[in-house]
Amino acid sequence: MTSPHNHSQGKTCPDPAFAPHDHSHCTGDVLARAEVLAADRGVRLTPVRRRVLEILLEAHRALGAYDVLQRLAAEGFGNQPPVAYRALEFLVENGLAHRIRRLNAFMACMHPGEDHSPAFLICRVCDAVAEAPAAPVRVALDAAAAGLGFVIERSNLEALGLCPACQAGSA
Amino acid sequence: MTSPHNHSQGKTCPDPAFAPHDHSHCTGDVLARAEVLAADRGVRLTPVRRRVLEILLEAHRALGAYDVLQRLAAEGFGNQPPVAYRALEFLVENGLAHRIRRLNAFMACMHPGEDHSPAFLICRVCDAVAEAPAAPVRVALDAAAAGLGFVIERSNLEALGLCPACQAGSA
DNA sequence: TAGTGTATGTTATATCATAACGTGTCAAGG
DNA sequence: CCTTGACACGTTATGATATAACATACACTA
Repeated sequence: MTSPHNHSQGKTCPDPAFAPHDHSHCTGDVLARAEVLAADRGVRLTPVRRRVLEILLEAHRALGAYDVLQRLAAEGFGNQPPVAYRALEFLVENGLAHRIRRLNAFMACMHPGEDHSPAFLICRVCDAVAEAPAAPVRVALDAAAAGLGFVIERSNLEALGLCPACQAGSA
Repeated sequence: MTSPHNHSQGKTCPDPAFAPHDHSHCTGDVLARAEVLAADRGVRLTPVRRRVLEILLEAHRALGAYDVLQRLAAEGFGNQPPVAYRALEFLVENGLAHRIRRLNAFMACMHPGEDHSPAFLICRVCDAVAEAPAAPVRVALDAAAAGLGFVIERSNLEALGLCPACQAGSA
């Protein structure tokens, strides 16, 4: 996970995790885990759904539903919004992707299966999105909710700011 | 129709904060503090902006931009979307209202001026929204971000679940 | 009063999302 | 085998949310 972010050449690409890593490895890894997860849960990772997940993984950043749709259409899948939205909804429901509401966009989950309710760090300059470990955040949030008698089922934790790279650039 | 939401008789209303309180009092109080805040910041709480804030306070729940627009139009203000969006943006920028992205809606801030970056607890049954104190949440989130070298400027913390009243109803 | 900055109003359009219905696929049970 | 039912996918149509761009009005001040 901490090996260089290597896309077959030594070239680096904008990295949503703000930390170099082997992208091709994590992509394949995630796909494999997605297959297993789907089987475990008794749901079907159909061609469209799988392809959407691949698209998100390849993009390695948050994509709008229509961005995804365009790519699907170019490959012979349906070219109407519900095609993309349904696949994306499936992925989100099954923990394989996340919806970033601030961006009206979706991105692949980098840690499927691990019970995590991540926080998202969104760079306002480059739009990169990182999944930050948020277990302590969840604990604090649950406590705050409990104080009001509220029971949390799902949450969206999104923060806007500057990623390390863009902090340097904006000095 | 836009009659003051008068709870001066001790009557309770569906309360987004999940805790009974004197609504007329907090509404007036918030408006007064908004005036002061605007003056302090050197920004203008114009009629439209003030009226939008009142509308949000009276509704006492999250309203969509078009809901707000409808009420504005009915009172002789402009009836085109930018009128509502601009006023709402102003209120959000100046800490007088919050945007609830999960609901594509806005609600008045109940604690303007106090430096708070609240978490929102959204009931999936009745759509009530509570502002939960989130200082510890912020601390945890800042720590998580710091670990990735990310600097948080703003954040949206939204949780979906069941409010106390709806927990009872769904048993 | 003319000039400047800001706010508002208006037109038009962009962007995001879903309802509703028809068709295809496939596996389980008759 | 062949029906049936569940599910996924494709398509049409529309709904809901949001902003760009420009015109007008207002408030201040020099």
